[in-house]
Amino acid sequence: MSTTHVEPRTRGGRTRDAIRAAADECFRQYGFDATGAEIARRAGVVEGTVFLHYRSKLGLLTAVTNDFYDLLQSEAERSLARAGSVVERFRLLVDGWASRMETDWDLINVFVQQAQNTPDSELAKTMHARSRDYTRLFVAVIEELQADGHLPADTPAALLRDMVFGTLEHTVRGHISAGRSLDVRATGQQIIDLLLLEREAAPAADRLGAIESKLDRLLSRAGIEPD
Amino acid sequence: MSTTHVEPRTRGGRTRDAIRAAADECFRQYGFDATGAEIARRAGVVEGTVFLHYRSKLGLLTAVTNDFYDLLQSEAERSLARAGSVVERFRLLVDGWASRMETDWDLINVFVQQAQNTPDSELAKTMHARSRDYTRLFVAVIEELQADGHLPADTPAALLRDMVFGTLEHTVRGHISAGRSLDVRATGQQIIDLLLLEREAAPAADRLGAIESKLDRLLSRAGIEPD
Amino acid sequence: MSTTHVEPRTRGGRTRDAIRAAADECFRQYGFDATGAEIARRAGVVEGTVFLHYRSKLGLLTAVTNDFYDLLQSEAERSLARAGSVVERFRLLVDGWASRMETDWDLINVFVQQAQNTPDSELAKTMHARSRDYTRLFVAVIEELQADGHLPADTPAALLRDMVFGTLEHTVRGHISAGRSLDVRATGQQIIDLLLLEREAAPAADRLGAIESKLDRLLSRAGIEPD
Amino acid sequence: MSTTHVEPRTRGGRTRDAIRAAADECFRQYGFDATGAEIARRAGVVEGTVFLHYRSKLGLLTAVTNDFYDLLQSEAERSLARAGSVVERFRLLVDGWASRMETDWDLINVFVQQAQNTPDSELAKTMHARSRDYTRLFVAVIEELQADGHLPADTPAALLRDMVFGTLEHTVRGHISAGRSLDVRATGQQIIDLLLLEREAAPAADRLGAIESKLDRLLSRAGIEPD
DNA sequence: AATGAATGAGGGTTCATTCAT
DNA sequence: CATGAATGAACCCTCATTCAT
Repeated sequence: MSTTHVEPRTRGGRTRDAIRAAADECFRQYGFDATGAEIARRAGVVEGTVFLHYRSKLGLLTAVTNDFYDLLQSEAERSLARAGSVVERFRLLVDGWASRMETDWDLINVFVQQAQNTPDSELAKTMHARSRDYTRLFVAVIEELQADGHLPADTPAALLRDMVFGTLEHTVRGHISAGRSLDVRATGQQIIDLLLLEREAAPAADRLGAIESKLDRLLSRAGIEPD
Repeated sequence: MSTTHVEPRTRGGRTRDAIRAAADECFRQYGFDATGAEIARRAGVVEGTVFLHYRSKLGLLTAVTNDFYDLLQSEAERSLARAGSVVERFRLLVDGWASRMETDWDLINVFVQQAQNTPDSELAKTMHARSRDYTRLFVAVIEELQADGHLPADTPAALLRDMVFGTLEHTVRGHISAGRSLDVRATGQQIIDLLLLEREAAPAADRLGAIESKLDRLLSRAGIEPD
Repeated sequence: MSTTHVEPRTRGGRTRDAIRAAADECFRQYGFDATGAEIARRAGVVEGTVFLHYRSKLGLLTAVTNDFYDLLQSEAERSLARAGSVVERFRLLVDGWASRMETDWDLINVFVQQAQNTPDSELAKTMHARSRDYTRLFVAVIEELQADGHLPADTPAALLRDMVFGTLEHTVRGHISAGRSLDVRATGQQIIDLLLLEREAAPAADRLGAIESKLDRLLSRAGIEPD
Repeated sequence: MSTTHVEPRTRGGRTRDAIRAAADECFRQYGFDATGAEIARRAGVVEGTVFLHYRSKLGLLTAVTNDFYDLLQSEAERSLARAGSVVERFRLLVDGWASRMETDWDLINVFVQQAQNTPDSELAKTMHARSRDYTRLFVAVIEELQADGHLPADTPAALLRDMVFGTLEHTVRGHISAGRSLDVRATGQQIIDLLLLEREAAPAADRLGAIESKLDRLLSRAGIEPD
């Protein structure tokens, strides 16, 4: 559970926490529908109490979604703060998201779906804003990478960002619907490998290495110091 | 509207067509929660008649989904049949899907979501099977492209396929949720451009540079003017 | 299957037979409800055809019920025609009914229940009339038995009849609802044994015999010729 | 109305009572097909409220059935507690059931029928269990009567019990379907009279007749006018 | 005589939300 | 702040029956 927005002092605060925690659990397990009384039950309150604290079921999901993004954002910022090359920061960022997908895929699906179904809702607005804040971190790093020649500069950064998120999502969905399991984090790194311009060098490396060593021997034979 | 399975002769066939067409419309507009009454109204029949021809609402969606895939598949196969280079065939394939996304995004979302929510349903099975058949066309072309050196051979073809589909989906979703419009087909081609190896030429510069300098020294030792 | 009213000549007659036969089967298996299209299917016709020949589902059940009583009545009359003492005829009659219960319990329940639920229906009238005709055979024999001293003359014959039918029914229902099997015919004979006065006479007989012999002695002592 | 399980304190308890009372009424009038709307109307609540308190219509009938058996059982036990001979207790027991048949025949039919139609339902189990508890009281008394020589000891007590219940049921059903009224309680006592061995004294009319005539002769010989 | 199709009137049930206490 | 109860609008679906051909 990724609840972050803890408000411990007041009685109401504690109840709200419990409700959000319960809702988080239920949404993951049963989706947005077919949840009803179960949330209240797990929170140890009565159904009416839920609506005392959250205007509607959708409002409750919005709160849960905010909790999720709180955690996600703080994790990402912490990753970026850690010293490291641009490439390393990119890798950490993607790995953070891949980890969240592994843990929170079910929840993510719930609010993404629900936001799609109610495009004018508070939820949709919230999700859009939080998502933008989050992906901005990616875009910034991507732009750095483009400047450094690690990523193609002539492609919109937004597209590169979409490649990361989109490919991960699609791959996960495919594996789940086929009933297969998947190492999401590894896939994330694979995608990066594929995108980074360096990678294309790699395959030729052995060949070039072999050639170079032969030349070295040729040079030394000729009495010339290699390098 | 993408209804394909037209059965015009019999009265029942015509009614079924009308119902499927109406359902297609409604599902796009209201999602799966589209009321049975509305579907019937648009089809010009009574609500009971809908269930006379389709066992359940989910069954009706399954039929509509099949219609969609019928059209999609036939379009794709026609594209492939048209003579052209592998790369051209790849571009046509992706363009076909991008076009469908432009037209049928709402419908696609409905059956994808519903299949996720009922993983053991006939719909989920149908969708899975049809989807596999369709994406197989992509995988086959991708493998050709890998063999020809247009796409990296050391990356699983499935991952490359996921990059195409996933990136497109994510891009579209992002634009829609932001209320912006998007040229999906152009995006599709952009993705291809990004993936094709031709553009990657530059990279192994360092290594080749080293080799070149060694050769230069070798040449100069041989009394030959380098360059 | 106990269909009796066979009308073989015409095409319609044959269809009607098939429908009645199918209905008989279905009513036994599924009860009056939850039958719908199955009857038509088994009769090899279309649902509409059923209503071409029988005004309503209830009318169809009425026809099936009449078939049942046709057979029942003719069997009973044949039993009575067979020479034999009153007691033997009574036993045969009861045994006939017990046999029918063994074979047709499910069907009997259907039309009895349905007649109860629609007391003014054609079915209820039919069932009442046919049942009266049938049980009259029993009443007649019972009255004979009463006249002959085999059954108590001061009890209404109708009550004795009800004891036979009611006890059998209740016993069968009890065994079925408890999931136990039962030899209905044996139970029928047991009931008769219980009712027939002969069995009760025995105990008192000795006592009376003793008294009479004492009086005889008294009379003879008094010089009076006994009898 | 035979509702017994009154729970008056809480608001919910009162509502549940009202619903059960309304259901009881409706089931009697219209059978199990009584519409949920009507039940709610009579209970003074909205249709949804019914399902808030009882999971399903069948569950509601089960509750009503339990009410019925509660009353029935307590009445019977109270009867047995009243001092009296075995025969008197037997008569009271049968009279109690006969009274219930007079009052609750319609209701009894509803749950018996419904239990037959859904043999695996909670209702069927409930009814079976409660019925067994109730009839056990009869069997116990019957066995006492057998031990005391009031009932034939060589007949299974269960069969004697079935004779009481079955005959009553069949007699009532017959009278109702014929549109005639019936004094059920009197019939109950008549059945007892028929079964009790004492009554069997009468029949030996011939024998007693013979004795009487002999006594007459004896008397006349003694110079006394017979009668 | 028979078919295939359509009808239409409910029927039971769910569930987010509100209200009185 | 919390409860327990009640709401009411809808929704999916069934099935005996009728109609046009």
